[in-house]
Amino acid sequence: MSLLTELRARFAVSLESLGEDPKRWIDQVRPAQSPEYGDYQANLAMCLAKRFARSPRQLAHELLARTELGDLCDRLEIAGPGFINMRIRDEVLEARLTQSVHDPRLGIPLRQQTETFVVDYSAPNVAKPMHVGHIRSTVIGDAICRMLRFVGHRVISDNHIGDWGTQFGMIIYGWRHFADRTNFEKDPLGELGRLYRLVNELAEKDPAVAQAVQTETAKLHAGDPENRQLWQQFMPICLQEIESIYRRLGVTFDYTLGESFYHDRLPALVEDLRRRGIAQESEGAVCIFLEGFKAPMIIRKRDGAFLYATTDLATLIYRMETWQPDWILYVVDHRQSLHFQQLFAAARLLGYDKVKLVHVSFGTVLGEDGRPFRTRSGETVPLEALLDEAVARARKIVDQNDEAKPNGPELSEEERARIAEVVGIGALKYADLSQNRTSDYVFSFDKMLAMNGNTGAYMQYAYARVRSIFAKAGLTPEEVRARDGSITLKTTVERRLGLGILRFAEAIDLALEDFRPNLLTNYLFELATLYSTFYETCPVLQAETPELRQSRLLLCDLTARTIQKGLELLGIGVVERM
RNA sequence: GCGCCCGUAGCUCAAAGGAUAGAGCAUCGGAUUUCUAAUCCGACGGUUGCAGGUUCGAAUCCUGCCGGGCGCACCA
Repeated sequence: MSLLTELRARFAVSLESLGEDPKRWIDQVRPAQSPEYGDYQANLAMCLAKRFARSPRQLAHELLARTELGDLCDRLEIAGPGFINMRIRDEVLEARLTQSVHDPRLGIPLRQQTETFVVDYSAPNVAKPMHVGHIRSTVIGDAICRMLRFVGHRVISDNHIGDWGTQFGMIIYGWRHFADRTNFEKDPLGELGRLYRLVNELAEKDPAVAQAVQTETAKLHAGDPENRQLWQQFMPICLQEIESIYRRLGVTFDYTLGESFYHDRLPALVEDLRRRGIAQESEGAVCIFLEGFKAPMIIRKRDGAFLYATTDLATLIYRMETWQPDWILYVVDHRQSLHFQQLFAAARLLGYDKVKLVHVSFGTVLGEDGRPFRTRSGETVPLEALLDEAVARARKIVDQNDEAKPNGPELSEEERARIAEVVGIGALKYADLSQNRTSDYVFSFDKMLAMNGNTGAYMQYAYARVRSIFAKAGLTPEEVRARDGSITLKTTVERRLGLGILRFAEAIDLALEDFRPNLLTNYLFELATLYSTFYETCPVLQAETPELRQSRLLLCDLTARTIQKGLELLGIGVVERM
């Protein structure tokens, strides 16, 4: 149990004995606002004073008298209006840290109640190049899945790709009129991308082309053999493209059930909803009228075609029937919030009232000009090029750094390339994850790829420094862990680092509470900063005594493992040297 | 017109109704014979858009206003 959970459990007992519901108040026990107040604080007295007709300070005294804390804390103070400030005993910190040394989970408990989560993220439209706009959903969704799994939940990640839309009409039209077969033989993906961009541009200028594209799309949907055959031919190429990007990003999915997977189910779904009286015909379209919404949710157009909403409804039903999830998370752009409100309302109308449906929304990716990246202008930076640029910039820094080493360069070409890949991709992901997801994201190469400050590289560097100490000592972490010896928190700096390590669990809990990976990055940055300070002020290999040297080695090892695991939960790797 | 989101240091952003609103970048000053200087230490920088309200306590909740973004019947 984490320190915070433990403290809360203690206060919960006293709250209950006072006849209060602990659940309602217990989050008032929390980490201290500032180290000068102690390690943790309880703000309960101020909240409850009125209910007990006491002064907050008086109630704080009563709470303290009722709460068993002596074994955990050695300093308990009532401060200001009635804050209870708590300082954890050094022995407790030391014992827990020493215990974590041999725990692969670093003291992070598995959830007692595990639930099933379906997580819907990434969802690119295939057949057009992935661009920077796809990165947020992919990276945030992946991080959420990793965190949920780590604490023990059952997670089903499902990439609901757009593989049945107008973009195929464009490619089919392009194939018929402008295909370069020779180029297609050599570079199928490049040729399809070229056709997409070409037709997209033409369709914007020429309504006749736009109409023709619609016709091709409709033919595909209606089962036209030739268009179906082309679709069959193009799909593997499209999938290959997104696969290669996912591989590079280290992102995986349990399922990739795109729009085409649900296509056959849509007519029956609409009929069923009509029979049940959930959907009605209006102005030729089939609609679900939802209370509290001005516009209905249209599930079949006047011309008989189905829509995004129809597919999403079919998808939701399939997921409910197949996996019986407790949660479905949709990691999607905030611009679609109205759509999801309607979808969720419709789901409740269908009787799915227990499942928790959450639109994990995020801000738009903006260009330097403050305008959203366009998906149809053809002017956007392809994601692949973006990754290359990130890695190339990282490579420059790796080269620079290695060549400046006092005893000359240490890294081989292969190592440099591998480090640049991990650092470059990590920087890109970190820049995204470290922002509150609800904010708009102003994309900037310089900002994303900066290697200073609150960046992925800063944490990777802290990790590499730990590993360097071990390399210098000629020791593996396993050897150090296997030795006798425990962790002693001799100085304030060590104590802060130790406490920081033990707070990992809190950070994960917090990040999962509202599906906000940036709360985990905040924690990791703090931890890496604590380590840097430790690194400056506490000699490890030259420590005064062998016991202290061992203790500090263990502390270094725990820090490195915490950073490594934390970054891993964000989908970011580490390197031994950089 | 209606709805949702946002407005915090020069810039990019944090902050769980709690104490003196924090980081990074930038700027300025300092630290390297000692485990990686991709580092550390320090300084400067704020009427949290404005005005009310609720509360022991508001960047956070409520109301109004100002400014910005997004979305609102047959795109996804």
